[in-house]
Amino acid sequence: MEKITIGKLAQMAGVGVETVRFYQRKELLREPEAPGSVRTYNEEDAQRIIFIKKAQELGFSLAEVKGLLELNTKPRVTCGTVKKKTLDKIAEIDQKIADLQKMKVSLEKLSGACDSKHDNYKQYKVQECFDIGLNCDC
Amino acid sequence: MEKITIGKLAQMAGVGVETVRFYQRKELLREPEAPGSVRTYNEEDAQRIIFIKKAQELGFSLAEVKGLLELNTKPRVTCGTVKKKTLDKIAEIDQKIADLQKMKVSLEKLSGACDSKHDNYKQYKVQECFDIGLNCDC
DNA sequence: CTAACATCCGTACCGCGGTACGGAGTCAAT
DNA sequence: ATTGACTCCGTACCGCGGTACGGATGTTAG
Repeated sequence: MEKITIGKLAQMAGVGVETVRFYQRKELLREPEAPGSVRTYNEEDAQRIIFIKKAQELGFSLAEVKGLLELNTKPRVTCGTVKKKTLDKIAEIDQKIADLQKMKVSLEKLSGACDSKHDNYKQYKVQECFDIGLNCDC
Repeated sequence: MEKITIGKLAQMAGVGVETVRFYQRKELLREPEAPGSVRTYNEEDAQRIIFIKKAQELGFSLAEVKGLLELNTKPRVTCGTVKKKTLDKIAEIDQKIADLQKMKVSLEKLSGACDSKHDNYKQYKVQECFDIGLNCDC
């Protein structure tokens, strides 16, 4: 079990050393205490960074990621509050999944249009998947 | 059928006028020609902006959104090429959906832990949903 | 012990995605 | 024909999420 320094940690998580330090400044990641010395990390720190990167790719800002990570770790917050916030986040995620599925259906239509012999795929509008009644106020 | 000016367009799409102009500079949105006068837009333009905003929320950069919108609209690109790129994008979307589902499962576990009488929900790590064999190289 | 290399820490800078501003032109209503 | 609201266009600036730099200190291999 070798010591995990910041360089090793960054490598494990697939980010740069400067990014690790940046996340610490933003309080997204703990700073292991090691006064006047080199700090050592653990696998959970790496896992946390990986979570941050994944969540970012899914459209969450760092502030939102922080909220996700702190859902149940802030002191003096009741179980009920945690549960409510968690259910809200789940609803957000469901919305993202639904939107991604709409995009997917749209792209599948385009893919299908490519198969047809009519060469009409140039007319297809990928964007139309979010066609939400624009007529309502114009 | 009233004329849609840039202000009306922005309102329809839920963005600011400056954002519309910014998207035009980035060639994400056409600039309707109207030499020495005020330009008029249509509902497809609004739809396009809405697509851009949605795709952004789903973790796509403006460059990626541009790629999505241009999948089948560039001249001199064969049907086969379009199809291949489209299938690649569908795979990307599937990956995002899978990751979101992992996050969702993790949050559902946290929600469940809140229900138990043991008050052990404080120990739960939301981040563990992406626990991908870190042991492999350390 | 010392050379080589990593960490620590502060500060400066960068690209992305807008946002603000200001002066000139356009347009519709009075 | 003037007023007021909107558009056009260029340029400057902003917050976010890093990235780069550089000098001091710590660590380790020979």
